[in-house]
Amino acid sequence: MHANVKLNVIPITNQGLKVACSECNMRELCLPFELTDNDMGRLDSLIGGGRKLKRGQHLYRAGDSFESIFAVKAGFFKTDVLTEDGRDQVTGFQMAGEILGMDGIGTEAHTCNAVALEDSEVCLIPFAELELLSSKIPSLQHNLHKVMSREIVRDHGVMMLLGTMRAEERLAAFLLNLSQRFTARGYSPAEFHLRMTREEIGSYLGLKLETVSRAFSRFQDEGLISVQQKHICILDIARLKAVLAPPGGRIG
Amino acid sequence: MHANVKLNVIPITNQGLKVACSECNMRELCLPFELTDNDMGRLDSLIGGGRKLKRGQHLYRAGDSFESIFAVKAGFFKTDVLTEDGRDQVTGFQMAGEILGMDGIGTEAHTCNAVALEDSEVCLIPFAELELLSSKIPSLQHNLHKVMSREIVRDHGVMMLLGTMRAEERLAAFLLNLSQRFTARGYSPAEFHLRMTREEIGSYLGLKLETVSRAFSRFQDEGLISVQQKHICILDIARLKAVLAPPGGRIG
DNA sequence: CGCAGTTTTGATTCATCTCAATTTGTGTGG
DNA sequence: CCACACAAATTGAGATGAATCAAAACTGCG
Repeated sequence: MHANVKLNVIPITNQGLKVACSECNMRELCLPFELTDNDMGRLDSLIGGGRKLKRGQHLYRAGDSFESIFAVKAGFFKTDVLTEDGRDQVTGFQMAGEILGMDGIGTEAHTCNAVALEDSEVCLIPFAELELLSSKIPSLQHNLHKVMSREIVRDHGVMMLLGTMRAEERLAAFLLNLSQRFTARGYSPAEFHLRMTREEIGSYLGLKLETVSRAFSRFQDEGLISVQQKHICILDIARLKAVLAPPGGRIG
Repeated sequence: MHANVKLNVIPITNQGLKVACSECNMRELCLPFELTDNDMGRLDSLIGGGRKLKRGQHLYRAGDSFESIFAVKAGFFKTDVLTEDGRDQVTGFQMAGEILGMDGIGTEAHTCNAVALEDSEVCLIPFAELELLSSKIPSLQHNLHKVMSREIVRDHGVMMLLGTMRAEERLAAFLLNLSQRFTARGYSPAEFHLRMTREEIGSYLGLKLETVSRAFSRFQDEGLISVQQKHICILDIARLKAVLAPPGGRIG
């Protein structure tokens, strides 16, 4: 079970490629953040291999029994909540290094759906085993708490967005957030591909898809960005930020 | 420091009343849920006494360094996030048995403000010590994770509310949520006092205070509730629920 | 008892939704 | 490789729900 600790080779499992945390270029953004090599090896040993998903495939669905959390190794996901009466709210978009599935801990069952928006790969982290190991590795325990806490803080940011911002402010905040996360992963801050539809953006931002489309067009007309379907270029990041915090304050 | 473990008397600290978890009638809703008497005693021994707050007093402010989480022993709180440009979003209302402060774990500093909406009392739970103890008590560790996970799920519910619901639906959801939480604490499901202003409700629900007031009036006119300033009576809970999930679906 | 803060209510404006038509893009199979 | 069908995105016109502005009524605190 511990044979692959510190190995530099990448063993193949029946689920897919197994990549050790120590070999993963997302480790600084993920659960193993600042772990010693030895502790990282212990974490590796419980990670149950990877799992590959095709675009459109569900990683889990609301109601599925909760066993594991997932770290996105590559690709792009959305999570959404459905209600009986047909409401659908996208609660987040997740990219490499981000953790999925923590909504399931409290009830032993997932409460939302997670869907791959492009061909993707995740690490499967059995939660009971993670709790056991984190009780032995204080820094791992603390990292887990930090990840969960940051998710709470992120959610507060979304509430702020949904509760107080107008359509163009929401979209600007959304684009700036994506830009910042792509930057943290070594991609261009200014140029990227959206993996989600206008409707999914709209659901996340509490807007209709037409409103999202119009806001994109307005930004383009004003020279803030260029939009070509899903391809986005941020042309004037300063003015895009100013959409959020207009000079002189929001009232003045 | 550990002298009061398992004592049945209630020692006084300089901060306020110290009540053991085992003596607290909120224990079944709080961190000690399903802990053995012995483990509950160990949890007691790290809880740094209580703290009393007058109405309007801050429990913590955004930017305060993070040391502890807090369990509401009595009273009522709101949490809110402020942005530089003057936006203010109430992110939640907390009552007895609920945990405050978990937003601070990820950054070592609180990211929101917590304010007492009436004279209140909290238990102070030093987080570093809680992590240490929870690494020794698996059920405590799991309870902590459950509490954080439920907070994430609650936040998703608020996103759903803000992203997909109309004003009256939001207010109905809000009242039903309060009703359910009061019920869980042994209070009347139908009759209660709001501790927050219309403006705070509005901020939480992403509405202006006038809109909240109008929705209250409409509900009253239709015989769903009776409103007398902050005093609420739910007269027809079934029809109030129907505001959220109209018979025949939202579209039909 | 009076004043400040809170709440209610009304009239009007405005942002976003809705409905509808068109264009563009994508993937599939001949 | 092209054509077709389907999905996604854009754009316009009009409807609507909530915001805004404004004034009055109520409450409770000092």
